[in-house]
Amino acid sequence: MVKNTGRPGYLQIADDLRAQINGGSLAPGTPLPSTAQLADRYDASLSVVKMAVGILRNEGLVVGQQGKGVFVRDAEERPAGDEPADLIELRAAVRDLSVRLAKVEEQLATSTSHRPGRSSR
Amino acid sequence: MVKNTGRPGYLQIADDLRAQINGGSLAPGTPLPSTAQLADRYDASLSVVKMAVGILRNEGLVVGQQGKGVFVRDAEERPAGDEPADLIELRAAVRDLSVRLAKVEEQLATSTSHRPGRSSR
DNA sequence: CAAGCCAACTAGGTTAACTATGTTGGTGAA
DNA sequence: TTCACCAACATAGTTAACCTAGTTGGCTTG
Repeated sequence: MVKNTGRPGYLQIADDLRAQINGGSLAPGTPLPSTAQLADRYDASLSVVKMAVGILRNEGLVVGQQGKGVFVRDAEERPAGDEPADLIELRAAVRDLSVRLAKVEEQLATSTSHRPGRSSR
Repeated sequence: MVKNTGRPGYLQIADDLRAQINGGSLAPGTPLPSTAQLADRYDASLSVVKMAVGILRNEGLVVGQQGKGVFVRDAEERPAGDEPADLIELRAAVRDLSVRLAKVEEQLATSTSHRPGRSSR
């Protein structure tokens, strides 16, 4: 894979994954193959795969969940195609901060009355 | 630079540069400081600076010319353009969230010095 | 003087290694 | 059975090191 057409590998991989998502080959809610699997499939290093996934993440097409995987977002909740990248970034930041804040707040709330950590398995 | 607010450094740098561009501090046609200079200014590695510039390049705010530099594009020829009131609101929200999160995180760090679970790492 | 070379810059791409952190499943002890 | 621990795997971020390739300016040489 990653033909030698001048177009950098991380863009080729991002293009391919984007096409699979838009083409329905990778349905919303399903996880992408892991970084290592993608690196193996495209015969690329982990770094370029991470860069490719980072692009899709930046575009809002996928969301990464640490420890679990990278999941394709529903078409409705992902940003419109012509939306400024600015907005995408900001929305991502808000989403990220909200999630983290909720986590920390919950931890704070439970740690005062209960034992923290490992709440759900 | 690159405060420890949880937001990754390459996004902080990208945010800062984007603000400078949108704020007119970096006028269209003018080159950004070189990668090395930015790395020095933000006290970050070359890699994170390259990632930050890569984001702006991806957004179309700047264009890189190999061997010369990275130049701010004219406002007309770059995507997006007019900022809806949405954007201002989002920016304020992000700032607010960042401050609140930093506070809570600090409180967590200082109040739980003996947190049980995962002791050995 | 002019041509060519070369050193010193620049952006860009790639790789490997390390750290941090979250998730999951298995194992073994109480 | 239930709980604590742990190993394996996941994303995410960062750093350092190489390599390619374009640009520029100075210096040497014809």
